[in-house]
Amino acid sequence: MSRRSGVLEFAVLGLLRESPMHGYELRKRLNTSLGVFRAFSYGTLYPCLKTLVAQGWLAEETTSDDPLAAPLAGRRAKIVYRLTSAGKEHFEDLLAQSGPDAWEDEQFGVRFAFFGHTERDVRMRVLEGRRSRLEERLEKMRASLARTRERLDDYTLELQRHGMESVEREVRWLNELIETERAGRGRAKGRPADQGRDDTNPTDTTK
Amino acid sequence: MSRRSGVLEFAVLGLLRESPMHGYELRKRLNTSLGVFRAFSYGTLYPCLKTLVAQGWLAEETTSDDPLAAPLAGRRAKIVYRLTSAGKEHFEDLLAQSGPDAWEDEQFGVRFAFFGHTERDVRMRVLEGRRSRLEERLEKMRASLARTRERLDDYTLELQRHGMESVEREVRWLNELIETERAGRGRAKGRPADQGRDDTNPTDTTK
DNA sequence: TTCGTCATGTAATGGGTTACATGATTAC
DNA sequence: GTAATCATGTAACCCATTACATGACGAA
Repeated sequence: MSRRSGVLEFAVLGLLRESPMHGYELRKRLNTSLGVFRAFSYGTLYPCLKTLVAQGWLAEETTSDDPLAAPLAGRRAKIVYRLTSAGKEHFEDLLAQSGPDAWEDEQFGVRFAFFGHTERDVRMRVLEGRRSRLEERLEKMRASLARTRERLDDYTLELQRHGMESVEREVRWLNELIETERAGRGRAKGRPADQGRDDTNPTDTTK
Repeated sequence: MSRRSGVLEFAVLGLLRESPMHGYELRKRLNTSLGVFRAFSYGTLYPCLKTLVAQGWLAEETTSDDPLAAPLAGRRAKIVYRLTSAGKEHFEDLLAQSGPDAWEDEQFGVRFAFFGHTERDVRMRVLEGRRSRLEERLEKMRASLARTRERLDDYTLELQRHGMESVEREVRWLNELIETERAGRGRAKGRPADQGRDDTNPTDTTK
């Protein structure tokens, strides 16, 4: 009932926004389409889909609903999940959030992956929030390094250095992105700012 | 009984190797001393310490054991944990492992942090294993990118690109480290290559 | 016909956090 | 004396994985 998995829920909703899919395919897309994204196991994915259906955000469609498919009774159906209009609405709500959660490591990646469907000002807030989050982290690392430097051996030091450099690198990346956004060259799916909520889905579902 | 948390256990053992500590202090060191290391909550740490004691790898010492401290009965004691000789032995065993687990994201960081106590050939295997793990990952990313490139919007593409670049960067880092090790300039705690397993420990344990 | 991959699910378990409860010690 | 921080612990819960069980479908 309270299976509220955050990232997974968000990612599923977002992927199904593009076109209906069944669970198995969904899982593959979680690895690939979405940046460097973790692979959830089926033990996580399927129960999650069930609760999303229960919430009214997804609708199941078994292949037997398809008039072209052989009407075999008792045959285990392949279940295609489709985003309902309530689900679409819910996804837009999630998409509009730009608060602290959205700058955490896990959330941020998924959020970014769906920037193509996100309003420009929200994108900016998420990007800037993420950056300040990383800068805080950097501050803490620097402070703790200053305190403990002489007590640490070379390997620990090297690890620390490399870690900080990674974070610094991400900050620079964010700076560039923010710059691009500010210059108005945000790249949202071909068309610049307009994102019509088309209910006619373009991809072939029945195949 | 089966509270076998892997990383945490390893990190605790390693930190206590240097000097005895109590839980609270231990937790702080997990954030700082060990590279960019995650902070475990007390709800994880304290139970873990208990099981390590039960295993015979740690020994508890309450401050009331200290003859200088006031002998107040019933007073909640500050518990200092000390690595037993069995614990030290167990840690050496863990340290000697260089199998697949050691090249996973989580494990690798801690392993590296304790390279100062690790044999050179083990260091090499861990470093090389990690590198090949990352190269596999890179291969997969490249393949999936090649398959799906045209279907992805600019943001997703950018995320993917940045992710791959991060991994590539870590590979280059590993290359340098491996080079250094191969050149014999492994930097284990001051002295270059020699690391006799001295049982006379140099850090003051009794303090 | 057998093997690999597609496809869906569940029960047990694991590893961790949160929130809570308690109390000592230090700085102001 | 009171607030912050040091210090230790527990119970309830959460999120996800593992191992298992089932079965369809296509290719060799």
